[in-house]
Amino acid sequence: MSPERMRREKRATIEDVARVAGVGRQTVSRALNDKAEIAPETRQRVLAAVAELGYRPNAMARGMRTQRSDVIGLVVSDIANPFYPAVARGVYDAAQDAGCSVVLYNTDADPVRERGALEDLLARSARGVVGFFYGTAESVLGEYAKSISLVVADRVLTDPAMRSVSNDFATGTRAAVARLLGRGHRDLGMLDSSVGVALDERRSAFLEACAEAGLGNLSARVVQGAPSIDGGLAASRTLLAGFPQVDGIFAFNDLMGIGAVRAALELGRAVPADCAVVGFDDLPMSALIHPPLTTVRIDKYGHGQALVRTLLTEEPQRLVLPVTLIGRATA
Amino acid sequence: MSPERMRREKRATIEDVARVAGVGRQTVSRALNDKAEIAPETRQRVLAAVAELGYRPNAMARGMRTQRSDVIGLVVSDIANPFYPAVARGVYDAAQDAGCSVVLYNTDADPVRERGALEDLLARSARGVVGFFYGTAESVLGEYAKSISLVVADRVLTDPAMRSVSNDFATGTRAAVARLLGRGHRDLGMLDSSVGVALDERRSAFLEACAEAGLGNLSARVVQGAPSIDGGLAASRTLLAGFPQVDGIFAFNDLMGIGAVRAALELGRAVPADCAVVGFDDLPMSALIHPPLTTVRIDKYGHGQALVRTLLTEEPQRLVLPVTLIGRATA
DNA sequence: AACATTCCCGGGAACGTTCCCGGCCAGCTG
DNA sequence: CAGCTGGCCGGGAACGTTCCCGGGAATGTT
Repeated sequence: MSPERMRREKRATIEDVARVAGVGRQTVSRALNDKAEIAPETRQRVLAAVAELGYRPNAMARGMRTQRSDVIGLVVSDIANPFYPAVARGVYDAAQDAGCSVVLYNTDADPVRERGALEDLLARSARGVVGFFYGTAESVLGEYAKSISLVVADRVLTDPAMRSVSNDFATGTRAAVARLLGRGHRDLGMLDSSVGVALDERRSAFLEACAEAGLGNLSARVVQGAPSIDGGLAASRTLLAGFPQVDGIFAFNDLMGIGAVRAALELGRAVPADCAVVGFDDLPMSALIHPPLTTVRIDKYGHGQALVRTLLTEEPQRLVLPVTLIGRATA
Repeated sequence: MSPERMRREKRATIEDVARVAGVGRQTVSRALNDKAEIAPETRQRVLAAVAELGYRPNAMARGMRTQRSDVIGLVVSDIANPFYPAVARGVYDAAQDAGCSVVLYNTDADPVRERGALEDLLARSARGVVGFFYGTAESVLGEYAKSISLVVADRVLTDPAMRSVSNDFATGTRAAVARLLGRGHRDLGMLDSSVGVALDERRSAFLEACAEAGLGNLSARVVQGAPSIDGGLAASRTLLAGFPQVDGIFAFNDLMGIGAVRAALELGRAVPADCAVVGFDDLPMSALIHPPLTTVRIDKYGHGQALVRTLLTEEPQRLVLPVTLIGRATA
């Protein structure tokens, strides 16, 4: 730990440690990796030499020999999207607990870049990958899963061999619809995401819940848009122009929900009186906007943790995390 | 690119490519790394073999031989803090442009974890590190900088050998004070961050600007708190309790600023009439809260890009990015 | 025609670690 | 006392790449 060692031209190698400790290479390795076949006293001597030299095993050399590294890939569409940071923190903390590092990939939901991330991870013999793959077909993911440990987030998979951690979108959606209905809103509409494959859980549940409530088939009132504030704004304008009677909007996510609130206000509608809104995710900003957004909370941090725990303990194949309706002012 | 290759037990090596292309190992390496001393036609043949086998060079083997990897470390205190995601995206994009991967570290401003990140990066022979080191002494950073390429964010450094990219906190602070003054607020106070070393640019500039404006020495009206909404809330309560005449607050960052707005509102003060607030950063949420927060915008994405560009082009030692006052409703 | 130069190319060596195997030694056993 | 066992240890080999160097063929030079 002395700063002097930093001045060294080259880092100490395992051989240096062996020399200082007066033992062989392999014995140092044994001491470091908690292997058996080493006398406790020898282990101490080696550890002392390690500390003295400030030795740290070279990650690439180790990985080269063992054909695997302690790297976990985290694939998101855009870390600047406020949904992902908390997930990333959960991933990081769980990875750290397992002694792993996290390398980040932003794909913008582009299949080419999603594939690029996977290839890159393969090239570094990563311990595994967790992530949101919105642009890649399941079959392709399945092929990669044969070569690298993979846990997919928020996707319904058909291949039973593939592992995933999702949120309970169906239940959350039904809770949102129930909230809207319970507050007396009968003319519902939905803002759906226009990007991403296999993301129709919310739409399906919405349609079903509405049908069950005797609202008929509302598919015409599901309008798609980019899953952003602006996308929600635009989609809401379309929705409210086409169906002025709509007095309750369920949004794919909070960003679109915020856009919906803004659109309603722009149109001179009172929120929630004339037009209620329920979002999904519960972003940090959702509680702060005016009026505060009613939404379905996803445990983003827990989601991140669950992703890597599933990755590391080969057992549970599918995990669906519970969500919670957070009632605030917009519905 | 055929999916069949994924089924291979082991990934193709450079030797496999050489065999298929009917050339030597080194020739493949030359073709892949755009080296000279290779006939164009041969290069094509090799590239064809590479494509056919779906070959990707093993990153660890390459790193092992070259003693450096294409990894760039990004060190932040907490990626879930809404300030960092945009920075991270800038870092990622610039790194990607340079063919580098990004590995993420969350330190919570803990010196031990900051050091741990640096050590880990050293162990993987990283191409470099960029990041926010709030807990580590400059001398320690300097020692590490001898062993690994390092660019520090948002810190004033004394060692001329160290590189950094900062934002113009002094000018931004003066703009904030001027805004407050220009709107007729004369009794100013400041919310400062209680964590982080060498983070007093904002406080100093605030004090100077106030003194120059004839407000006297306001050091007593600078109260510290955690750089979060709750921290800003608590600090504001303290400030307004101790100095009820305060009618303008400059906050260390937007999070504290949002807390200040909330505190003022709680106390029954009108914002900005009775108590104006200016923040710093311009977070995504700052424009959405009610009332929208006046703040000093940091180009977070550009900051991230500049960090890695500085890292990669060894030249500019110090960079200070311009900031912009964004006038909204709170001041 | 002989030699120098340039352009290509290939194989040995090395990077630092862990796996594999064999050897030493102390303590039992027969 | 010879032989065996088991605990502990060390050195060769290998992981897949790039660096280094030497060699062959084609072209240019005198």
